[in-house]
Amino acid sequence: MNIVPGNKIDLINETKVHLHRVTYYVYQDSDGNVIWPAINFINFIIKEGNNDSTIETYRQAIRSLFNYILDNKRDWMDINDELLGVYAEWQLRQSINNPRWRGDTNTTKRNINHDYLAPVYEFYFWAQKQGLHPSLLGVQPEQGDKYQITSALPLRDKAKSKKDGPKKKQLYPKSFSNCGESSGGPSQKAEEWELDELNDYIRVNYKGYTRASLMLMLRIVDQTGSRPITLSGFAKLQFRKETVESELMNTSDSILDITPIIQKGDNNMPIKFPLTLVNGVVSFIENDLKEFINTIGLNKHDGHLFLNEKDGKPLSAQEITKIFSAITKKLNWPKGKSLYAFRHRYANEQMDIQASINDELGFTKEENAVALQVSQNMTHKNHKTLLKEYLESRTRHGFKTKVYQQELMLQELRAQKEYQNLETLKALELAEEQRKIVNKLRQEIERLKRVR
DNA sequence: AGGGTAGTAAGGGCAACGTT
DNA sequence: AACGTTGCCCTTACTACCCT
Repeated sequence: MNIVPGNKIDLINETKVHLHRVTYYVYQDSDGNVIWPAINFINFIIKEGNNDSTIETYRQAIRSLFNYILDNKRDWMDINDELLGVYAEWQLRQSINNPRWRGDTNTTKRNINHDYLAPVYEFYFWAQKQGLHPSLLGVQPEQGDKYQITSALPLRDKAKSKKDGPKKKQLYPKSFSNCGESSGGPSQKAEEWELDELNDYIRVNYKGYTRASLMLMLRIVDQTGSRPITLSGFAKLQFRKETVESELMNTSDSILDITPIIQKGDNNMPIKFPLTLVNGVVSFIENDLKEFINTIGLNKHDGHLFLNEKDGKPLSAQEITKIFSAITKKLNWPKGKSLYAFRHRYANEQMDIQASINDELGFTKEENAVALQVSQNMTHKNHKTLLKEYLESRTRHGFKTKVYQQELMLQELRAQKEYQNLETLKALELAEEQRKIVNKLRQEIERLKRVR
């Protein structure tokens, strides 16, 4: 078998078919023979109501497995413990030969465990349950027929509780082991000057609604630590003047809780908006968004805050990250450093601020305690309700501290700076347009003079 | 040619599970 | 109880391919 580096083995065809409003994936070999087990298994995974991402992972694994099987001129029922090990090594070579491979074999091994081997075990377990083969997968018996693939998967379903069930190593014995520690490494964090650089770029290169929305998105991420998916979930109604005012009257602090329509996973936690930022959003809605909706037509607007500049449809999380990735690429920022870097920046800043607040109030400065408080602001899930209540009351005290007030003032100053810059540029652009018109008129007058 | 979309590998977060 | 591992999901960066 020869694998040319960078060349993908493509012996299996996957076709997406829509039938009676249901999506099926049809698998065929290069001669056009239909591979029914693959089709039925993926169909089963879809019907189980798995997440789209999970379905994608399983499809990837099935394509890989049958590519291996067809490449070695085997039948799918041939696979046993030994061949499964060979397959794992084969997939490792495939991944390493891929031009996009980043050079970390241990990481690749872990990913193969997660994204290929586990789904393949599940595939053979499913085949066993379907009765496609009598002794395909199971725990090896003391006597009698041996199973081809050793796995405790059949015991998993029988176990009364997950605790009584088989251990992971018994479920997927052929997984790579000793893959090393997960590659920690500090995450990419943006600095203050990088925030300025990005803002400047947007200010100069974009106009109108797009410019205003991009700058607001950046400001929201920087000041609330929102994820892109959170940005895509903000709606105009959440920032209605009356709602904002009554909310602020009731709570008497300078923070407004906004719960986006969409969040990561089944999160249902509010984002904490500082008052200055809320004002920014309200003015964005009243000036830029209103104007933009007028140009695209009100009937097309479904209430979202951030819209596609072309068709007025709500921006998805992926579109948002794509827009910012394109900009940071032009600014020559390193790989992996884009909009998300401002979420990391927020996390780091909050840790410092919270630690100072705790210090001033005489609370513990221990990293764990501070991290817990911050994780609340970052909408990380956390089931320790008692602790949560306790922390919230502490955070309320925190609003009165010097450090917190200073931070608020800083935010306001930053916001004012942004606003001034934008106004200046708008005035310059207007002047430039006026100058062009005057020039044109002057030329026209000259022309008329010559004609006479 | 360039914009849009789907696919792919890497990598990070969360929560449950496991081990010490 | 503290720390390590695993499964699932999500994000990022890139490629391939389609359409216009």
